[in-house]
Amino acid sequence: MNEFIFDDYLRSNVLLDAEQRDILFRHSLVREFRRGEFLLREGETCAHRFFIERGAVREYSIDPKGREHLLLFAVEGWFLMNVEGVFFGKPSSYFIQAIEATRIVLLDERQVCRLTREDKVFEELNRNLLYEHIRMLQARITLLQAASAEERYLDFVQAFPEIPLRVPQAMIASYLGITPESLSRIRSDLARRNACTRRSS
Amino acid sequence: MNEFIFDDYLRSNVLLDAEQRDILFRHSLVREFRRGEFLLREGETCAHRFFIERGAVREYSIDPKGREHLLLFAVEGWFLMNVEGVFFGKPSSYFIQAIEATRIVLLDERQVCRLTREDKVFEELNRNLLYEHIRMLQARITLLQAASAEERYLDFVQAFPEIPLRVPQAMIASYLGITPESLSRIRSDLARRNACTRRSS
DNA sequence: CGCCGAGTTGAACTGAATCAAGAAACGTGG
DNA sequence: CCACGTTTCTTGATTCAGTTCAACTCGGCG
Repeated sequence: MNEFIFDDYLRSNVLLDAEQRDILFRHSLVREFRRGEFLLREGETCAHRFFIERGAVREYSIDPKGREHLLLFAVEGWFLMNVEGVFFGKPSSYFIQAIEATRIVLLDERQVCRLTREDKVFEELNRNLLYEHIRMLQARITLLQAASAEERYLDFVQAFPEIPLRVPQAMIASYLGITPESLSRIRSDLARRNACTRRSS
Repeated sequence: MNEFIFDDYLRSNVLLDAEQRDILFRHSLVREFRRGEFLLREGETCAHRFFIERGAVREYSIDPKGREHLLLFAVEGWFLMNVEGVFFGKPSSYFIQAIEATRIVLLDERQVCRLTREDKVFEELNRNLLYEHIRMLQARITLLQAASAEERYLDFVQAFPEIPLRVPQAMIASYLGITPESLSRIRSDLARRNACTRRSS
């Protein structure tokens, strides 16, 4: 298992002892997804957590008019799950799809639950995942309520600088709630302005 | 306690027995808030749940530029809490303020926790509160991403028909992420169109 | 080589913001 | 209970950010 960055993650973030890591590994599963493949579809109930070893995924919904609305991105080294399924055992209203060829470590929620009950540290980590999700949602609402498209884009690249470099712009536009054309213009504006300030400084 | 609608609520929704209701009542506190008073301020950690007996409140944040962003409304008969404080024991990033003269039943979170641990039904109710909060947040993001101001307003009045009748329009505008002037125009447009369709039908 | 999807650019259009003025509603004190 | 000032809401004129639609460019890939 040592070739996995999941192992690194656990060693550096979660402070489990060797035995606990071992339990987790024995109950985890590695799966490969090709570009465009679905980790989860709307309506399915998913009691698995995903740890991304390699690649990138998105979670998005489709409204009655067939338009896609992007809820979040995740890349290697991140945990990801459908909160509805994992925390509440309810069917997902979202799709989770691989944006690139992606390797996922799947953790069975029952095992995670057991660890959570037994270990205070793990309980804390679990709680924090949900907390951070809620914080992210609330911050996003505030941003969408009042910030301009450019401000939202700047906020996004600051929070996740690596993501704009690898996922299609159209998806970022969807995340930001603007059209791909607008995002293209915002980016070229910023590039032009950056060029100016660099020259003058 | 029978004069309280909180009692009605518990009888009809939660299926607690008389003894459980009694425990809950003994550990609850009734407080009155005047218009504009704060139930909770940013930075405070609040481990209480609020049940609104009478009146209306809002939960909102203030950004670095001093602008208010409305997260939610609640009126009598509703539960309300700061999720950050109640579920995670973290300080609030929001203010909760009475919009009208308001009577609140305060439930100590420790008592709620005890009930939650002891009673499967209560655990379920608790879980659902958090679930519905997350659903609301996610639905709101989708709406803000792609729906026009008018669509957002229509969605809002459909979901909460009683609220627009009693809270200031400026607050609804803030909730929807538009200016008060725009909301005024949207409403008069809709009224005009409704008048037409009614006449012609 | 030619196709295809992704990104860019332009021009016209539109929804919503802004700024400013006026009307209506509201609470408070006389 | 009315008169007052204050806040809230409406309406209009203008401006601006972002959409739409269409044409074009570019890089990858069969």
